[in-house]
Amino acid sequence: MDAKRRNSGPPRGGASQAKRGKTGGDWEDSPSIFEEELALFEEADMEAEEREGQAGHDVIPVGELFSTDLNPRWRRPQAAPLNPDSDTLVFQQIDLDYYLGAAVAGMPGQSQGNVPIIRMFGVTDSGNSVCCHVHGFAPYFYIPAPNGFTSDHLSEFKRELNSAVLKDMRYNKDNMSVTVLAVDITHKESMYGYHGKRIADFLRITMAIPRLIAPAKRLLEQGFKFGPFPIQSFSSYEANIDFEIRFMVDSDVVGCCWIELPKGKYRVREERMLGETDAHNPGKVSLCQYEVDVGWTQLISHPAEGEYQRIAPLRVLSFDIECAGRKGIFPEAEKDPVIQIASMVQRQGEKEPFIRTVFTLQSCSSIVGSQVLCFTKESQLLQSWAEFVRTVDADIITGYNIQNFDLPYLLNRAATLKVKLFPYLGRVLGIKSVLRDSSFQSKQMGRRENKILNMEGRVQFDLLQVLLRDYKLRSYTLNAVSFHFLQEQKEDVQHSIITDLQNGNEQTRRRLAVYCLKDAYLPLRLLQKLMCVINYMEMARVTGVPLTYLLSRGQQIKVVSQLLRQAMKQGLVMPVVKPEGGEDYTGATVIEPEKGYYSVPIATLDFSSLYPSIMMAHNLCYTTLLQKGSAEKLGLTPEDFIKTPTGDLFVKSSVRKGLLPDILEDLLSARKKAKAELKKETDPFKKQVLDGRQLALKISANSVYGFTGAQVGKLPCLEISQSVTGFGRQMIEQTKQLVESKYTIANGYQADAKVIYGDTDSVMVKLGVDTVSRAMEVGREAAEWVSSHFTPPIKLEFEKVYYPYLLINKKRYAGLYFSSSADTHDKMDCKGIETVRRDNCTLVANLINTCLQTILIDR
DNA sequence: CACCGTACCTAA
DNA sequence: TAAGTTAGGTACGGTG
Ligand SMILES: Nc1ccn([C@H]2C[C@H](O)[C@@H](COP(=O)(O)OP(=O)(O)OP(=O)(O)O)O2)c(=O)n1
Repeated sequence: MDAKRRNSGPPRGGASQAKRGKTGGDWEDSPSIFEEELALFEEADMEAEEREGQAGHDVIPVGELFSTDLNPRWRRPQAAPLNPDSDTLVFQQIDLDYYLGAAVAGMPGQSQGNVPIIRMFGVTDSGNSVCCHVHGFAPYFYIPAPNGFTSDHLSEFKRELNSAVLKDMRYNKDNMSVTVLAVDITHKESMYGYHGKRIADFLRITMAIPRLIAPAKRLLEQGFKFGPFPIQSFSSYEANIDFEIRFMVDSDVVGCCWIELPKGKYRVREERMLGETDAHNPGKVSLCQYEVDVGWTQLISHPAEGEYQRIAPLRVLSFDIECAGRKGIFPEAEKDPVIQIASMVQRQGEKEPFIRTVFTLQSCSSIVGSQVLCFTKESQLLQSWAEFVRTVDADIITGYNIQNFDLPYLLNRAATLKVKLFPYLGRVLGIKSVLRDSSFQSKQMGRRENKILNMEGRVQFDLLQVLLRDYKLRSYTLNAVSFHFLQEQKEDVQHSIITDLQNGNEQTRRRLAVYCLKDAYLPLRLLQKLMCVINYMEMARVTGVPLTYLLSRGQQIKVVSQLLRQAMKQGLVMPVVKPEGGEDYTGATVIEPEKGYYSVPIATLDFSSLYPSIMMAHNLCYTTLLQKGSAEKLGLTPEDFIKTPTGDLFVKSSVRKGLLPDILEDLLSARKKAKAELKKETDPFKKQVLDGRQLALKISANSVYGFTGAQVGKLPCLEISQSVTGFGRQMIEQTKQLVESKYTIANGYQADAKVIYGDTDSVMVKLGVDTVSRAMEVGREAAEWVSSHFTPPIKLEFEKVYYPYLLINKKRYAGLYFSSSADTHDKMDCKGIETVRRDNCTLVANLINTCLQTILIDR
């Protein structure tokens, strides 16, 4: 199944080809290493079998007789009876969405018409699946109350707005009569700008459904008249927040956190027969083992600390399909059959998959360590696999390029063959999985087109998407990636012979099945090795967004989620601003390099987390910004605020502490923890992964700064971003001066120190010392001394010594990197040079690399 | 040949 | 909230 790889490839510029095995001709079956590995699973299974039932390592000619009981391991563990009066239900939530439905009797909120209901999916400690309907939470937004507005005006305002919204609806297909549920007077303050903590009246407008927020906002903006007030235009606040995020912020739920439903506070849904249904007293609508209803204020969300950092035994399903394409033509779902689907299921945290199975079209010889299910009709294969997915009830679905190839292919193929029961892959009964196109564009990641397939309650965790987001690689083929991370290759089968193998005999199809199994196994291995689930969950918890957002959205949503949480604590609300482009602002300084080859140690000093620490040290935030004239108006004395290098004014933390500094503290402390773990870790590969986690948290912290400078973003504030870079420019210049003025012959040092290069937050200093260890000593001392000139938490750190050092140009240099020891270099560090760029062929990279080695190591 | 604008990718 | 930021190198094509 090479089809998908060709489809995906690197976004552009991928130079090297994936390595193919030697020859593709030998169809002889000498057992591969992977087969032996599979066989080992079989042995390990023997013991488990008494507990979990037969693993079922056999060939079953299924024919017409498919049943989800074919393998007792498929089902989740039996769920203990749940008594809501005496049992507390605790689960880890992994996905969250909302739907419109009839209110459930006894639950809070509107009872008439369709109401929004939040749906949380999760897993308990014992591995049972949960679907939790959360009731009574309605969407809302704010506007500033007009002058002279009192509670006497509320009902009139509400009535007028309601009728305006109704009139605005082109077709009111739900026949709604109440669109505005409530209007309340609240005491809030805009987070944009400091205005002397003047709490003002804001109207909180609660709408019946999320979709109505946008029209209500628009109508109020366009000019709205009610009661005795003149027609006026209202600016709105928090009217552009995803409903899921709104709920999570208000109920203090973060992504992947543990949820507790106290006894007596929730209801359990039972299976209902069709016809027994009662709209206000519904039965189960999901495949989850526990399905419950709860009021939104009743659920307890546990912060991810201590025991609540754990991860539930999630079921991770990895799969891969093979299709019989025609020679040289990319498989088309309308024409080319699906001939095999391999699936592996593993519990998060365990080392091996406990389900290993392959569905084949036509007979297939047995494979030790896995179950082979043979079908004679393709439509049956497809339908059975869908049933398999529903039975296994996976929480996380992975594979390689499943999002843009396997899943769409299966869905289209099933549609072609009219397999009616196939496209129900989610956890909610009766919701059909359909394909959608979407495109995602950002400067960070370029333009990315994707297909989207809805699967309520299951998280699609396509490993290719993860790698594209998190790793810059030369090639993203599964083979290249496996080799890179696992030093392992795919089973050697050329895609051109797949059809021939299928048309051969049960031995050749067996060979194909082994290949297919491996392609399902590799993503699972990679997921584990790269600790994707752990890292993504941590990110979801730290930034507060659902797991799925991390693969489908950008950095902004993370900042918004954190901003709203901090703002809510202080009674601040976030304005809606219309995006408008403008001039770019000035960024960082790159010190003009003194190009050349240095055969003396060069010390590198580097501000740690420069921009975040600037924002913390100077209390830069939306809430501390003094807009033009504010300082005078509020009667602030010069001691109350600072003037940044760009001339912008911000109040000091003694007047009010900003939200952004608080957010940054959280992010940096998470990063610090990750760095501490990194330090403790000895396994080099795990070190790399932890470094990746640490880096992701760094980018999240830097994105807080980036967010304020995002002019097409949701709350740009160039005063903040340009002040940050302004401080940065000042600091690198000052650092250079300080170092060069102190370390001089006149001051008793061996030589005059010279800053030969520096970029944004670092200076490379030629100290005039001969040894690495001496450079480290002086470097450390200099860093400490320079730090004392700045406000904490700003800190200059001694980071490394380069010896020797080759400085080619701005942003292009190489050197031997000394940090952990003065005697041996840790690595050869190359920045910006062809060796690290992916728009060169490997020959160039290798050539330059050899040159650099000759120069720097062999001298 | 100088100069400018664009594509691509990287450093920070 | 569709989409973090700017600086800057190299290659290359077009223009005058
Ligand atoms: N993706 C990035 C990387 C950096 N920067 C900005 C903000 C950083 O504070 C500054 C310096 O970048 P570094 O790569 O040196 O990283 P930090 O200083 O943030 O972290 P550390 O040096 O502790 O690793 O550049 C940024 O805006 N976005």
